[in-house]
Amino acid sequence: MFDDRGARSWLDGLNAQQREAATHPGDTLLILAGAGTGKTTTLCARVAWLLSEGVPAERILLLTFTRRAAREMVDRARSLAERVTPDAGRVLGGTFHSVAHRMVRVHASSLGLDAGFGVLGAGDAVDLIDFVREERGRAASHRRFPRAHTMLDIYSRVVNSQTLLADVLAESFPWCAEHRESLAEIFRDYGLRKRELGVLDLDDLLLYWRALAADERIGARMGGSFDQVLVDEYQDVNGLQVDIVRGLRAAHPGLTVVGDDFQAIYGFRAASAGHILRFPEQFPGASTITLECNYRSSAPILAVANAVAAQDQLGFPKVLWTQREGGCRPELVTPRDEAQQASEVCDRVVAAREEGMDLRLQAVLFRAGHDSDLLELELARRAIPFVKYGGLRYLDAAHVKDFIALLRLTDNPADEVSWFRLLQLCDGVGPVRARRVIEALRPPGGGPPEPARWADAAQHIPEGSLELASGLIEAMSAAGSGCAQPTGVQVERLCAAIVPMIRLRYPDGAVRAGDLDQLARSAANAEDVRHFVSELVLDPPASSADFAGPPHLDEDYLVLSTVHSAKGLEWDAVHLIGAYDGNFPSDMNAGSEEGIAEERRLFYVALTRARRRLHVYVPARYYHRPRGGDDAHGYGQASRFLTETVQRLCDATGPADRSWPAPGGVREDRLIDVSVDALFT
DNA sequence: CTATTAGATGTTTTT
DNA sequence: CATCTAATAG
Repeated sequence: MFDDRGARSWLDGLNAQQREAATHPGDTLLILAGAGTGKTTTLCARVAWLLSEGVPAERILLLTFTRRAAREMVDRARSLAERVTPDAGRVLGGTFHSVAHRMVRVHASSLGLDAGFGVLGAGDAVDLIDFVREERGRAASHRRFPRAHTMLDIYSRVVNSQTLLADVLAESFPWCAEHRESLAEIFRDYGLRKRELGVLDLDDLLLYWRALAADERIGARMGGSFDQVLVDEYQDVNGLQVDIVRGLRAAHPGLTVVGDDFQAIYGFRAASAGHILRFPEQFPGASTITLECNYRSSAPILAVANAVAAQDQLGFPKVLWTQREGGCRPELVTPRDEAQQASEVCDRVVAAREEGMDLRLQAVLFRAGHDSDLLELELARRAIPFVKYGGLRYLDAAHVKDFIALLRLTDNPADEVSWFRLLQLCDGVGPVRARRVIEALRPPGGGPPEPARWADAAQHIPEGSLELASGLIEAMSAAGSGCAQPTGVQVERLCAAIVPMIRLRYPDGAVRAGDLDQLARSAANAEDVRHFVSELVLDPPASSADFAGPPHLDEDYLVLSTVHSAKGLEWDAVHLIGAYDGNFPSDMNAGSEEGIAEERRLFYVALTRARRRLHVYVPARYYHRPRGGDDAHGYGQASRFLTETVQRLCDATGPADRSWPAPGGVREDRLIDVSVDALFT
């Protein structure tokens, strides 16, 4: 069928272990792949091998956990597989959530769902749950009542871990335990509301897919439609996802999972490394292959990573090694405070670039999104371009939510939550008037709002904003079901209708309007409006830069990222900032042994992203309120993961003692008064 | 009723 | 910084 050269070329460059894993003939395979050991390469090679063994492309399913990983893996697998078969594009793959979406759509009727159910993104779910709470009356708004975001976190935790609310509260949210009753009611209402609206949230997607997989008839058929299922990042699956995999494989062999228990960092989403550790028991007959040869990092960097990993006794024993010689030892920098930390990072980044290391080959990593606040200011000041991942999420921006509310309404006019949000865009309309309008939109006997009644309802809208509001409704009705226009045109029209309101509402309205234009343009090849929203929610742009137009996409930029978002990626130089105890490990997780262990794994993930240079920063003094007027600060201890053993493997750099300190590097605790007001009395 | 302001407050990580 | 509250002005 193919000549021998082409046929096995995907095995080129694999080492013995990788090759064994790629071509393992057994049905059930666990590949334990340490950081940087060529995990993705191996998995892709296995796909190619399976195809060459005659498995049809459309009978292979690739599952991952994050979008970034999914994209990379599916792309690589397909391009590699193209050497084997022209059908490679038919290999099915994506995140658990996106595949769940497809599966649930196919079987919607068996689940009592409308085939065109909508999908609620994280932000939408927060809005809905908040809406439900408001509806229950403000009585629940005692002080200390959890915020909408927190409520959703709790809910999600309950669903994903399949644990009783009371236990989840006691274990993970003790400060909310007193509100168990109210929360339970709100959560029940929330579920009811979702049914009424015909929407599923992200957790539901998994829940429904699991139900399908567990069903005797449907599950068997679904499992039977795949000869091979491959799961990446298996250390990050939770109980629901394990159930799905088991359901799919109940009657059909053909399962490969890849992962590294040392890199399990999604405990907060009810994931547990226990699943990968117990894989051999759960799937009897499974073979295990371990990859330990690291191709990414220099030996001194690996030594530090191994030393951190050795602090944890649990897990599969694994020590990374490399054949590469030389390389510099990691650097441990102890700046005076966070301001100096920022300038130290900039200094090193710039110096490395002058030595020829592009900015894109360097990254700054941190525990939490706001850890980079000061650094971002400093980078901007020095005109060093950067892109931040894991920071502000696109779908959280108010104007994007507004637009999505409009899109949802064109598809489903009964969606009260969207009405509520959209109406308040009008000048002079707050929560009260918005509710009145919604009531006026209902048919006499009660029921969901109907846009056809707008003429009546409009009297509740103040004169000044009536015109724009009516334009919006018009555009909405025109685009509604049965509209012959292509989706792209519909969405652009809706966008044009909402843009003037956005401009009026927000001080930086022009920027936001531009944002929406970009967004609307990306609807050009969407199937329909509903589809467009679902896709957007399941696969939103990672950073606003993805949309803000690639003005600097070709240019060189530094990457700023949370450690979570950095998983699976690598850079020549890595700067890990804020490595002081309380921040990393985070105080919030420092309470339990397992919490600390997870933070340690996260720390390990951060270290193992580096190829050639690794810099770890421990500011001696940090401010509790980064920009607060007060001087609340603490004196930081180095992260407990930087044990003496670890520190001995690093080169230490104290606070720089330059004759000319960096601008802003010197800061007194009091402000020097330069006011001239006294002159004008 | 809504808009505006001032002041307090917030426990991270992602699909 | 962003979001929420309370108090006040329009």
